[in-house]
Amino acid sequence: MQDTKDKIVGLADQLIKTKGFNSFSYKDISDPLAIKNAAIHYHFPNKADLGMAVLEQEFNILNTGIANWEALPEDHQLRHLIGSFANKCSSHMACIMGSLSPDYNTLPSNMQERLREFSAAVIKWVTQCLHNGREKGIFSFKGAPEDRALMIVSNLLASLLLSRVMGESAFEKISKQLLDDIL
Amino acid sequence: MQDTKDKIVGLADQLIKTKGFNSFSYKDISDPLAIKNAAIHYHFPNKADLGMAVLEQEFNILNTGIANWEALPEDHQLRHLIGSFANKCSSHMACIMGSLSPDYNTLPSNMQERLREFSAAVIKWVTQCLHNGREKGIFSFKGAPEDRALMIVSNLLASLLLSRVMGESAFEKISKQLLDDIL
DNA sequence: TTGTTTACTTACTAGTAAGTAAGTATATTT
DNA sequence: AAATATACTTACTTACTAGTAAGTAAACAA
Repeated sequence: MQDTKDKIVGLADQLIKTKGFNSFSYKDISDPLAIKNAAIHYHFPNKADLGMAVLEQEFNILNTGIANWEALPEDHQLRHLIGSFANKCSSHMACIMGSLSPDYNTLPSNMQERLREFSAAVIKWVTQCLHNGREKGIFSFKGAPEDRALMIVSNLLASLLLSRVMGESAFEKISKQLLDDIL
Repeated sequence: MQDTKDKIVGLADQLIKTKGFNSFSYKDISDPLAIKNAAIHYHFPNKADLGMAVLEQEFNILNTGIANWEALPEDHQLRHLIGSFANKCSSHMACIMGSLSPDYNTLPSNMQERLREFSAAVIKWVTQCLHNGREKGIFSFKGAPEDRALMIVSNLLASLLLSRVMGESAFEKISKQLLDDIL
């Protein structure tokens, strides 16, 4: 069944975002799914394989989002992105970048590379969005779109982490300001 | 000797910032210091005690910084803060907030509380700095100083994490923009 | 000089981590 | 109907984790 495999990846994704890659164990997955840890190893020989599967899934979700919002005005696209972060915030999760980057030095090199590619893809998309939006007169900001994109992504990433410590209002205040600054 | 105790805290601080709280072990400390793991337990009965000692040290460093820069113009104060983050960046470290917040859910409650207090202290200080700086005409920005402070802290925190993945230029671009936006 | 405190080491425990080898039931193919 | 592949379980190993109990050498105090 593909079902179990998908459930393992889904749970691993959640666990990475709530506890971090090094802080979750196979037991955290096998217990709720009522399977044995060897079943996880059957689908994913080692933890790095599981981590890679999670990153692939995140990449798919990102690409689906981008494709779905492509035709929308740029401010709507950005609001969708912020909305997806808001959902993570309310379920007390970080994003995959915010969850894996603190552990970056301890990650296997294939996960490091894939995380770098993922981050680059997010930044590239926001850059394009800001660039097009400014040309259409939807956005107004000074400086290069890429620099501004870097700042927006970094802010969204960190606001989820800060919200955990300081409460959800931190996310709301930061995300509101991000939009106010360019609209 | 206070020496060994201080060295343990110093190394633990570094390890938290490079690997994360749950990803470093007593061996990572005992080996380089050429002591036994029981020596660490002698000074810090459990890992939470060690974590608390690291947070206390971070608090002291913060308070020393604040006290030293108090008399300076507000833009200089902010530059000092950014400078201290730049140092962390070049030694491939995150700040204590960026390092501990992803593990927040797994931390003992006294560490959670202390981290919350630490974050609040940083934000409070930046808020005060922005407030005073704007009144003196050094800074210019719209919105509440507290919201802007939240954004600056969140950006600094995240830029260290992003720099790990994307390279140090991420930090430089973000920190430059932070200042440009309010000067 | 004796007793006590400090700062450890030695030697260990119990628990948990990822990972593996071999067996099994079910479904699919030939 | 037999052979094979799939998706596991059972049972285990090795390595490492935080943590502890008991012992020791040196410094200090009475």
